[in-house]
Amino acid sequence: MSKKKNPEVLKPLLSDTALELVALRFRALSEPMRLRLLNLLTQKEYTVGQLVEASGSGQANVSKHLAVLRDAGMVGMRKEGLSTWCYIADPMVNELCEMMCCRLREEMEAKALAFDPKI
Amino acid sequence: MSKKKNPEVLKPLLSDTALELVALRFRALSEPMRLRLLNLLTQKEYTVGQLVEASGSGQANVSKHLAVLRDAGMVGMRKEGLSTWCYIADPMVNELCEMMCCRLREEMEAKALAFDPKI
DNA sequence: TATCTATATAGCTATATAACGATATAACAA
DNA sequence: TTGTTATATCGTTATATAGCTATATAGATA
Repeated sequence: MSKKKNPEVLKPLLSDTALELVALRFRALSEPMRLRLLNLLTQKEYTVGQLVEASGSGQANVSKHLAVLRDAGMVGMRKEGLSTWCYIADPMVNELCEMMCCRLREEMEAKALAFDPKI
Repeated sequence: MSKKKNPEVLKPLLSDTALELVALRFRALSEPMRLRLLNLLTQKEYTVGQLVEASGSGQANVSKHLAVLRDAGMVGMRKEGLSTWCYIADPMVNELCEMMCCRLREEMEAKALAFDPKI
């Protein structure tokens, strides 16, 4: 129970495998085009074709990015006739992006204040 | 006020600039070696040299990865004599990684259950 | 001064991948 | 069957970057 006996009780570290899996997930969120697709999908379900139009990117590109997001478990797809409807499969994705956006907004506002002569 | 009048009130989308900044932040978290350094820094402060030893990577590599994390506002550095002490500058980083790890653990356990004949 | 030590940076190679065009597949219609 | 539409995949090119070695810089010490 003595803290003096063992002053360095360190938190256990993640394994190499865990680090790689986590990195892979964050990697899926590290491209503006994929974030744009996720951002669109927070509004409503879209077909792949609608995402192509809304994102302004090429069809092949959107398809490939959607495959990355699907493989990362972030986007789900459901076929309906010729079309494939896409949707956010993991609400954590929205949370992560919200957190990041809030933090960036805070930082930007703090930096803006540094240029404000009145404060 | 009528919902019938405008059935499609969609959430506003993020700007291109915002998407790029968010992507850049997630990109900083998308490499196993950088996650390893962050993971170590959740234990305690480390000097760059200690991180080189603890991470098992080369000195130049660790230095470069630390620069990426510093530029992303995730790691802070403080010089003390010849050494540079590194620390987590933004606790949100820990939250993000915790969330991702929890989610991955859930998914892995769910998949493991699928192979369990007893349930 | 000269020299050691801790860290950063430059230059290089190999690999990953974003974006594009062309083609393939799959579901529906005629 | 043939044709059309929606999506996926292939092949290519260009760019980014992880990791390495060698070198540079900056602070401490003699």
